[in-house]
Amino acid sequence: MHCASLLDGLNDKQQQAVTAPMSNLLVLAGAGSGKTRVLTHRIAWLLQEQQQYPSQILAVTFTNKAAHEMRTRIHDLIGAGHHSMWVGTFHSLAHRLLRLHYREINLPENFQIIDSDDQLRMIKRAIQALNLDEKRWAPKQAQSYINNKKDAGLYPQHVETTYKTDATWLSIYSAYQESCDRAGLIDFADLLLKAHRLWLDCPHILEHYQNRFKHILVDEFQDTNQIQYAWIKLLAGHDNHVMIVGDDDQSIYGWRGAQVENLNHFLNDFTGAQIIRLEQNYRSSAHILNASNALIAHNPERLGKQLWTEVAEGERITVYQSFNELDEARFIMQEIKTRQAQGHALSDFAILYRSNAQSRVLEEACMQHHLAYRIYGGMRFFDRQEIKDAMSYLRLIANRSDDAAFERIVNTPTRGIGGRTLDTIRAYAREQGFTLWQASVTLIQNQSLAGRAASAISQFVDLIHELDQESTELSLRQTVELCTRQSGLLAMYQQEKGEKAKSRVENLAELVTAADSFILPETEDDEPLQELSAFLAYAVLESSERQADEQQAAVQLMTMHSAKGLEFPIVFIAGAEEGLFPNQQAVDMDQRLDEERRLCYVGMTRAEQKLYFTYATSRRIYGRVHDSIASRFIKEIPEQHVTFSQLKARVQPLQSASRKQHQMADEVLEDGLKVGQRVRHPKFGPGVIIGYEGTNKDMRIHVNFESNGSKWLVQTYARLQPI
DNA sequence: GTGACAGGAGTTTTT
DNA sequence: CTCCTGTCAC
Repeated sequence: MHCASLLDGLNDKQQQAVTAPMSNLLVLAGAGSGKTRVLTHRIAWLLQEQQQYPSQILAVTFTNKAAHEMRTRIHDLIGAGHHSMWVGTFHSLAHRLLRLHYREINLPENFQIIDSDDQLRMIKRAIQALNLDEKRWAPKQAQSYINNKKDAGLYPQHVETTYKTDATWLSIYSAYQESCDRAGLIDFADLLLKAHRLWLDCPHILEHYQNRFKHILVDEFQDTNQIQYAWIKLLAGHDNHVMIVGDDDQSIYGWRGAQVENLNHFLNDFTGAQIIRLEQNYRSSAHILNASNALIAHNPERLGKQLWTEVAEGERITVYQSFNELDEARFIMQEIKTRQAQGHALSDFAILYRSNAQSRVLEEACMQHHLAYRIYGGMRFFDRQEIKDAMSYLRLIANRSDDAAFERIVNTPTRGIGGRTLDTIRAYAREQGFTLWQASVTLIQNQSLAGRAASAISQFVDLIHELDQESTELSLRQTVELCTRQSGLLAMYQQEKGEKAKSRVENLAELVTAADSFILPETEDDEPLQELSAFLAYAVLESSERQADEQQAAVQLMTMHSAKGLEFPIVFIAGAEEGLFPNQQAVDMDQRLDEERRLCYVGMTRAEQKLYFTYATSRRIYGRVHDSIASRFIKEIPEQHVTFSQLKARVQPLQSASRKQHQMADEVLEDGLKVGQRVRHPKFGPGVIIGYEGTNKDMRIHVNFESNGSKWLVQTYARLQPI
């Protein structure tokens, strides 16, 4: 074939996917099977071999990281000259559409996007405005009600209610939506919904894009929700070509609206849709891969896929039963140190867990053992309080109607605007259908406020005016500096004492740097964004410098959800216990158990060379001690791939003979002593055995004493009595 | 307007 | 158990 260079290094199935006829295609891509490669090569193939134009291509991802990576790799393949191609996340593409067509959908030109935090605040206000009890009508619950409806494509007027309670939720939804509309604010779900509405309501616009985007490519299709599916389907029309890439076995976001069924829907709804399976795995050793295959085979209703590898068998999976979460952490540290001594870099290790609460003990263990670590999934930069404060000043400059921003900073730093004054403003705004800004200005003009309140509000209004006027002459960086200084925000945090305040001041300085290095993205759009608006959108939509990428010289700690898409030489899956993983609430809702298993599959398939499962028979959660047994997922892995162990020193001797490996858990040390056993020491009093090392005469026992802390004792001299 | 204190929530997360 | 929010008294 003359396009050899493009197909070089691709396996048969990958080549088949890349060069498939221009039609609808589902690429069922297993973990580590090179799906991004296939996607980018397909695009290159369309451009180079099929003479398609970049402008005819739309590529959609879920995360900015994935979108960015795709752009980079396309660039590497075909060089520059593809900026007319649309590559982005569902949300950023929707945003782009709304920027271009705000008139048709009755949006103000300066509309802004709000994040879930702002959304929740707005919902709270709406509930208060309706005089509803916040305990009965919890804002969080309202938020998921609203987002569920939006994900299903429904605005308040489209929702049909059958029950009284539904009617109240709906009224909250309506009130919230009105306040958003009035303020020119759009939440995440609404970006998609409005982009969808735009096409439904304006057929000529839809037609334009249908004519343009002959080739639509969607990554991680198992994560699409209803509205995203509908959006793609509309755009595809009758004769555009849609290539979707996904893996039903890695669908782990059902709880936030993702519908795995969309993979099946695709096969039914898109004419002539074929499936190509990418089943060769380039990541994991055979033990890990076969174990993963066996685990996921327990799920019913799969599209079906059997990964295989040419990589050697490798080490078995180690399952470690620990006495408690401290012992678990200790074991992991010990293993890391041993393997580190054998030449592994710290960044080779990842510790994965089900819930963030587990990270603490592991973090403390890392500190104790002087191992550098990095925890993923903390607060993002643009989510920080001080940053959101500063950004709110920018938001009000860009859009006076932004009630969320107004609420946030009208009295931050404090300028004598108390709850009473604000209530007056809110009530007046509600009465008149005004935004808070309009209400404030009108109330001042009418002189309807008490003297002190009036002057405080005027001061605020003037401040925003000043900032707006002065900033017209300034760069983005200077505008940010001006806002933080002139508003008194910087001074406020400088005055505060403590580490927290110090880092807040640093973060504000960091924000200035972020503004300085912000580059207005180049597009072919005829209505380019203003720099400030673009920066605001960037902050809320694209600031996810959070996903693990730059491999620091540190152990990586993260949830299994955040580990999706990543790979590590050595992986620990901690807390593999019934109730924790699979999570109890997931077990209770039957359909969710499959998703837990997929999550386990995702976790396992992150590992290249070595995989560990650890579980604790006793774990302290929220101050309560829970006893638990090994996760069913461990039992679903065939024994030939597993080595069971309690403590490293005992692994070898116990593997021998015909002994059933599962019985390791209650292995007796000597004299009726075993891990977990309560014992009494003549000097240290009562305690519990949490571990041991060595054998026979050399055996040392680790005991956690109730009043004397934990100690290592030589078995021969310890004179421990079981109690 | 601040600080102290009680009360409640506490899978998973991106945009 | 811990963190965050909301309320109350000064």
